[in-house]
Amino acid sequence: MNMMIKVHKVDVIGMLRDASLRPTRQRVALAEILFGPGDRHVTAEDLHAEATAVSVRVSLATVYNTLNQFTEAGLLREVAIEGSKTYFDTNTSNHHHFYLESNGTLVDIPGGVQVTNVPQAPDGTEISRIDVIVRLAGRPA
Amino acid sequence: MNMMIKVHKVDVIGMLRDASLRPTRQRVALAEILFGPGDRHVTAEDLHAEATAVSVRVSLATVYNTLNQFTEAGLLREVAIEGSKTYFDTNTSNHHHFYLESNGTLVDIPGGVQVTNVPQAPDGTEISRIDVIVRLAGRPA
DNA sequence: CTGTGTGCAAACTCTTTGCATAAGT
DNA sequence: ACTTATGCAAAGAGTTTGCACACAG
Repeated sequence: MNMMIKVHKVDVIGMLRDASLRPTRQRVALAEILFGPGDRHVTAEDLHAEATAVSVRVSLATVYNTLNQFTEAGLLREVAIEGSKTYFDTNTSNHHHFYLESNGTLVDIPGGVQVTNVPQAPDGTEISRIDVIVRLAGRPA
Repeated sequence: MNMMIKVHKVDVIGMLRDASLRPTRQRVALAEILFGPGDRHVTAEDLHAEATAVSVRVSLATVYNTLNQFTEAGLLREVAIEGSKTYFDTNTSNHHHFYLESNGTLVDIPGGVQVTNVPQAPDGTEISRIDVIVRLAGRPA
């Protein structure tokens, strides 16, 4: 009867096991930060800072390794943004993004953006994914 | 009567003057490489290599500076691709891209891709541009 | 125990910058 | 002449990697 008490708790350990990743202290902590709240968009430095803020000691190298491993395992997805930093998205389903140019923030676009009129993929290739970035100028209210 | 002889010659010098950029030897040469043929998608290293191949001596730093200046002047546009390198597109009009994952090549998508159902931009912001990247898996025929 | 993960520092890639020299107007 | 651009090498930012030590199973 208390299985629902920790409502937002995700079964991070099972998640890692399923991905054949040993549930180490660091990976569990990072996964909790990533997958605990709703959908998130983070850079390696973001995540490292957050971990540190919560007194989880992880090296930046491990954060990078972990993000890449999670991505390979399909738990995260990389978002194509120009510029130096790589963003990782905890929402791996089909969706698109707003990109706030003023502060470099990514936000999921609510609702179903439609992309139509895409020509046939060239011979020998097939569409693996379509990314849409709606860039926003100005500062959010 | 010979004003049309060099058919593909672009008035690179005028272009630079209009952008308040001194038509130096390097800038003219790079502009000719960029804007002579049809639409192109290059990285700094690509352009530097091409210049070198045509015996135009330019430093890589100048190539970077030039690409950035051209972009600021609106002659080029940066394309958002995840990964380390920055791509510049000589086509600054509204259009979208195929991205060949197998070799990192960008190609303009022919025809008018339509993006519909985009929600209102959040308060205080407005849409400055919409980028669509259609990622292709596999090797082109 | 055995093997995988972590941390650190060094290495790497791409890009930018400072400063003396060269070139455009 | 006066000013702006170039080249070089050094510095920066972000990311990856090699290797000794630590930890999970």
